[in-house]
Amino acid sequence: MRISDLSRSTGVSIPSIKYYIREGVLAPGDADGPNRSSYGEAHVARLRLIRGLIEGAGVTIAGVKQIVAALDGSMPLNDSFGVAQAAVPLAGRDAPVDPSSDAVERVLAVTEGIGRHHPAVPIAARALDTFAVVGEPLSEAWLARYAEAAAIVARADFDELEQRSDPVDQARIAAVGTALGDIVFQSLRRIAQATEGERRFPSPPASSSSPADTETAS
Amino acid sequence: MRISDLSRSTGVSIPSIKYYIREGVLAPGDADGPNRSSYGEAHVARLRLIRGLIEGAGVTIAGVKQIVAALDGSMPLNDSFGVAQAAVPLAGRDAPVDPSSDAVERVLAVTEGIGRHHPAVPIAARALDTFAVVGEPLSEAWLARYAEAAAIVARADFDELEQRSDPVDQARIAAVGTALGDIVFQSLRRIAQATEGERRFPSPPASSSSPADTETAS
DNA sequence: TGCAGTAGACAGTATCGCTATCCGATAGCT
DNA sequence: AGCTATCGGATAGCGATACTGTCTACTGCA
Repeated sequence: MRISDLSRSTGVSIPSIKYYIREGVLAPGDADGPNRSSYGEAHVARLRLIRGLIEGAGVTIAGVKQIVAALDGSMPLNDSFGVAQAAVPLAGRDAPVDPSSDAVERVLAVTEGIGRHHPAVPIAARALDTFAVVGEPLSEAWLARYAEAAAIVARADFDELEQRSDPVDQARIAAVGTALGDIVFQSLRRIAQATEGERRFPSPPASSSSPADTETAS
Repeated sequence: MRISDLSRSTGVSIPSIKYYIREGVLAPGDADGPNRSSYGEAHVARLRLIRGLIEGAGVTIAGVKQIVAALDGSMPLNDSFGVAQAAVPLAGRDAPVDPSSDAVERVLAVTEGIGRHHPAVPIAARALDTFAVVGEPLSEAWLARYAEAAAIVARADFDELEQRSDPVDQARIAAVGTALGDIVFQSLRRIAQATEGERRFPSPPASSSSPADTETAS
């Protein structure tokens, strides 16, 4: 399979494919000669993964590089999760502002064990601070329910993981699951918000004001 | 308060403040003269909100513009959620690929009511497709638990909302809560993954391999 | 009177994810 | 053997985003 076939069967342009190879997220083709390479199904699959992560989960090329490195060199399970966690853009990871210690306390109040030292703690705390700045500090109950939901999701992630026996499969699930799980959850949250909103504030028989319709905004 | 004071008390550079004013997300100062304006506490608060949304939640300037418009002109509650939902970058919103009908079915299977027509449905479905492409389709149980967690979060959001009586407060909570709730949840999910991972695969007394440590990757 | 500070306009910068073009080589057809 | 489409590889450019820097004209205050 030549590069043009690879391009045709994945919908990714040839320059983009070359770019991915250059960036090291896609393996070069097997060189049949000085300027003749052939690509296989592995390339098709990898390319689909790359596009899925970039388009579907907003992962950067640098993040994809880390994830595929985790897939290629099989690594301990916990580390796979860790790599994906570091690679997936948790918005706000590099804000320069320190969270208030009060907010950190609130996060730690719903957190146990090793999680207390997780780098996401200050990120969550900073988000709580931003809430407070807007003038509406959030209740403990709200945060506790978020933590409960997060625990459900984390258990689902690990249960899914344990259904696979091959450590390579597990690493893949961990890496990709962290990235795509975020967006699945965000989507379901928005859907649930719409459902719950409709339940609590049934809209008149009218037509034009469902949350869905605002998507048209630029 | 002059622009330099505003800059000093928020940590935002003067050119950035001018930029925000230019982009319409921050009100100009009250003009005392042709080149003399004064700024108040409202400007400080708004600026902190802007930085919080941009740095903390990854919202774009265009998204911030929509959110602050929702805050300034008070609008119906459902629409506030809708605006925030449209403004907050749900990664993968504009991927060109259609989801498989099978994936859409799976999402709809855990969705009810008005949510079935929500624009996030195809986004979630596309994420499921990407999972499948990597070779690891996810179980129904996994998705069902995600949906359960999303419902918990959505109910928490609305409960929080209903604690405020002022519709303006409600709009603010809805808009900001959608944006920042995403990142609070993502953070808590990562923390919960670390906790759950430690519970299921206790690491040896060693030191260097907690998921947290991988954050150092570029 | 002098100068720090201001508003406003506009051009420049850095990063990201491509995309376009050029080059020399060559496979495959005639 | 000759021709041409395509190839790999390299390098430069593009468009969007979020600033940042510079310039100008002006003005309040010491």
